Amino acid sequence: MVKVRFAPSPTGPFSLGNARTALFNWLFARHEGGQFLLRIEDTDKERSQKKFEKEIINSLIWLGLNWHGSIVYQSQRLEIYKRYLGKLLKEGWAYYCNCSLEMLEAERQAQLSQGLAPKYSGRCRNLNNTSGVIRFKMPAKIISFHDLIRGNIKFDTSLLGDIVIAKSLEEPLYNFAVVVDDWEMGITQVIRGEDHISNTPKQLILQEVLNIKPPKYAHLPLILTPDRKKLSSRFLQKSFGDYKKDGYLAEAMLNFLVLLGWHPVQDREILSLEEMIAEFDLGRVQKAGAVFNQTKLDWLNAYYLRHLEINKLLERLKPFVSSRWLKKKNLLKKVIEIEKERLKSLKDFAQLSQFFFKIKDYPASLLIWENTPSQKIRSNLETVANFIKSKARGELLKPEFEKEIFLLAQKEGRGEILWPLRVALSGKKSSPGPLEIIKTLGKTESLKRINLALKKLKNS
RNA sequence: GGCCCUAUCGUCUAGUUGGUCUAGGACGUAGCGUUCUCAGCGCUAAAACAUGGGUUCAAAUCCCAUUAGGGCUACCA
Repeated sequence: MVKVRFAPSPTGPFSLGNARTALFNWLFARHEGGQFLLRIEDTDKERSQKKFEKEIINSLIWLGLNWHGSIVYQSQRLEIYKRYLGKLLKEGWAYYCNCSLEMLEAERQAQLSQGLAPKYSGRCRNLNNTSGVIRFKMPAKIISFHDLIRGNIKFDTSLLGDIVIAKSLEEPLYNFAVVVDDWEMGITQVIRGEDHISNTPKQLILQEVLNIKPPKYAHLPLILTPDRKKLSSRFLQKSFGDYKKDGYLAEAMLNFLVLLGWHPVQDREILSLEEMIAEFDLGRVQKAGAVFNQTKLDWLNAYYLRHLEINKLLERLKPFVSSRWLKKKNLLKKVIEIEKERLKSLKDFAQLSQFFFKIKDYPASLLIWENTPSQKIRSNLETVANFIKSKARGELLKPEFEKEIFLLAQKEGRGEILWPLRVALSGKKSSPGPLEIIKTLGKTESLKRINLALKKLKNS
């Protein structure tokens, strides 16, 4: 039975990298018919915060990455760690150390300046202290493991020194707690970021003396910033939750994330969650770091926006538009239909569609197409206005009306008719086509806007 | 500094048992077309196997070195 876990620590904003690690774990579990567990690594009491924990949970829910069972909190498992710590102490694999931090720092600097790898000297190893931090008696040996993504990796543990595994019996540290938890929870595969490769030998050797069967390891490539540095929460000052606020769709985020370091067998870019589950394979995960590409994310988001069914899009748009628009539901739906292919994010919608609800002031000069004399623009606009006036409301929606307008445009010059018409209707230099706008606005409002344009031209 | 990981277009990548690769796709970029603009859509183009040695009839694919980039080097995770 495959059991994997996502084990973030609530000590900072939930990042894109965290989300990707969660996704890969979840995908692997689903593909294998196994379980995906969530463990909150909150052993660091000073840095752990409730709001970060909420961020983690909300993000996973938003993405639809549901976990099995209840959340495991390390802070609630202190008794378990204590038991293992006691065992290590009793068997002589661990000892208390009360070297001061200053002393340790001086030692480190001295080693560094001699060009040596800094490691604890082992001063307290045989002192039989009864208090202080708890260190692990690191045996010197070559340790190797098979990474599911990278193949065999070898380390020399004599370079490590006696690492601190707990600040006290009640305060376990990461490398130790992970080993205990993965074992106690029955984790079969540990899928995590590449930044943990160098922690793996420490965990492996702890498992060895504890007589624990190690899980399989898979280290994911890091997500990098455009200048190829580890993507930190500092990047763009963005936490994962901000993508939701900025109008990104969960399905777009998922699709973007899965392509960062993985690719399906056929070169497809658009993948539903079901397809990801069906095709996910750790063997196809990339080894090199992947640079975060904002434009590709935007393209994916636009793609999903464009292909969303109109009522669903309306639902998603709700938090991003004013309640006044929401009341004019029929108009709003027509507007969404027209503007959706122009959307890069849900956030764009309000800006893009504003003119449908209320036209903004614009300069008369905007109505002029290239070098056409303003006289000509005026008469063209008048012709169109009269033409519209002569039609019954329902006729404006028919294809014949559209045809006739274009016939007119053919005769008078397309730009000279269509450009001023469109500007008169939208007040913008770029917008959907004039016919689409007329159909949405209706006869009365369209004529009102054309008259306004006429007035502007007269006064200029 | 030490240890570890990595290396195909600007970016994500296909290429995984070496030949079918004059290296394919996508984003982006440029051009053209599509009812004025924008968007969308379609077509076209430019754009890469880091370098040097091997192994082999044959290497982007295997080996070694170099170079470059990244990660770790806490009483953080």
